[in-house]
Amino acid sequence: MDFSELKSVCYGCSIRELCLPEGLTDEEVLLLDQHMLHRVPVRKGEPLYRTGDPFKSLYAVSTGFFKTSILHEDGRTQVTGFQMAGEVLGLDAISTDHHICDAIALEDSAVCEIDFNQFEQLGQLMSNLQHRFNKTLSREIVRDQGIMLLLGSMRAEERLAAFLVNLAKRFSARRQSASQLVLRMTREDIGSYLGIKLETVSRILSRFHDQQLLEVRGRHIRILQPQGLDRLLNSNI
Amino acid sequence: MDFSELKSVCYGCSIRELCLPEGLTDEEVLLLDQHMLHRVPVRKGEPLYRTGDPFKSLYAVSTGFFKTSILHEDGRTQVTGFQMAGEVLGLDAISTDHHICDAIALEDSAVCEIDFNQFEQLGQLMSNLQHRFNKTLSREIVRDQGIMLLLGSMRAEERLAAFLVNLAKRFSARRQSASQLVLRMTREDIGSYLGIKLETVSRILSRFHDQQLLEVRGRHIRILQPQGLDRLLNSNI
DNA sequence: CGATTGGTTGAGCCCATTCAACGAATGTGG
DNA sequence: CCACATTCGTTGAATGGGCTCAACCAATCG
Repeated sequence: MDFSELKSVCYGCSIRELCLPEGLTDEEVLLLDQHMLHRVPVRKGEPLYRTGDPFKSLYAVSTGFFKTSILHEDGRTQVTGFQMAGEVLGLDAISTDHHICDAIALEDSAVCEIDFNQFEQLGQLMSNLQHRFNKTLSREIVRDQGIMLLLGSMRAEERLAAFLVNLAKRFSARRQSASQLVLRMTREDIGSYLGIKLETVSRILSRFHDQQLLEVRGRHIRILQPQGLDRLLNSNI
Repeated sequence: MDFSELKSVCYGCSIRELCLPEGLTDEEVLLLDQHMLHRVPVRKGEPLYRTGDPFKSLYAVSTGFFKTSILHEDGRTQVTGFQMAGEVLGLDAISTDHHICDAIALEDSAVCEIDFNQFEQLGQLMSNLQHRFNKTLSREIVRDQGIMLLLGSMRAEERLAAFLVNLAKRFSARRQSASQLVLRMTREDIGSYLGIKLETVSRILSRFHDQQLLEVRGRHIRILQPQGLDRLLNSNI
């Protein structure tokens, strides 16, 4: 087979196994490539989409970092997630054909756009793709339920520990340091995500610093005692 | 076409439009019926499945009422949802092939069991079924995000108002009274779901009663001022 | 340069929790 | 049938974790 004529966005992508093509054979990935992927840059601070925008495409984060946030009628707003390379944006819009959250780039980023109609058609041809996509959607449900557990039953200190441990794990899966984190979001974003106020985030980071669990310098965080954070999470009654 | 020989579980089901067959043509529903549905009774208090059970099937609630709850390693537990007729149980297990929550019947109930492998195969034959199922999964994501908003940014009073309004709406969609609710779950279940303590649930119900928003007699609740509850939700800063 | 945004820290307050007592309803076994 | 245990719900009093309000500093930007 001569690949020289073919597009190959996913095929040689370093995070292929963390993204939509996960679990597909080489042939299947090439088919996916042929049908629909192209890359779109998004500048820091710019929206990839906004609440109410018509839904056409899913977006896999290629490089960079995003946040998604929903706004309630009454003006209330809440960050629902932070997405890094390989993670998929827009899954919530499938149900309504309109985006129900804002997706904002927290640094200069790029996404792979996937026309959802074409994607569904390809799923009809490629049962494995459809199977994997069902799992992707289900995984998002599991993720959300984890956050529900966090918001419903953890104290502020535990929430922040869980947040940091989760970030570290995801960086680590992308072969970045699990101990040297550079936060791309503000304290307010973190607080909104965790259901606490930004002052509380700041105070608790300082407390972790005092306890020598962390070294905090603005958005640069070094985790000094990973086990200390784990203990905070699992030592609950 | 002679239907007399055919199974028809979904075809004549009164809540068909609230369940998996939503949006399918009559022919498609019959095909769905032929391939895989059978009903299973579940007694009050009994589990439909438990955390860790291998995932084989999805379950659509036919009659009755369920709760799902996850248990964290450290013993923490949280109710993640209440399911009534037409709603689908087990979507979260698709990602891991094991159930990650307990599903307990809160009254004598019956579910329609759907072998997921067969269902996926049928989705390959019937693009509309697959399309609708993608929407079902996405809708579950949206639902979870709504709960995240509730848990992350509402006060206890607002959470309870939102809970009651949501229940009323779902009963109403099933042609039951939107003002006379019979709660099938305990105060503790409600509290766990809403991220507050059972005493707080009880106190706030009493307060609503005093304010003549509700009439509360144990698990029998009559909503006297629906707009009063709505106002509580939307009058936020 | 002033203006703006992001972050830290303090003081006081309030909402929800904790701990506790009690009543009602339900179920069980003698 | 009753005595007893258990589960469920209500209410009170005291406590505390996180919020509000506020001041201040550092970095960035036009």
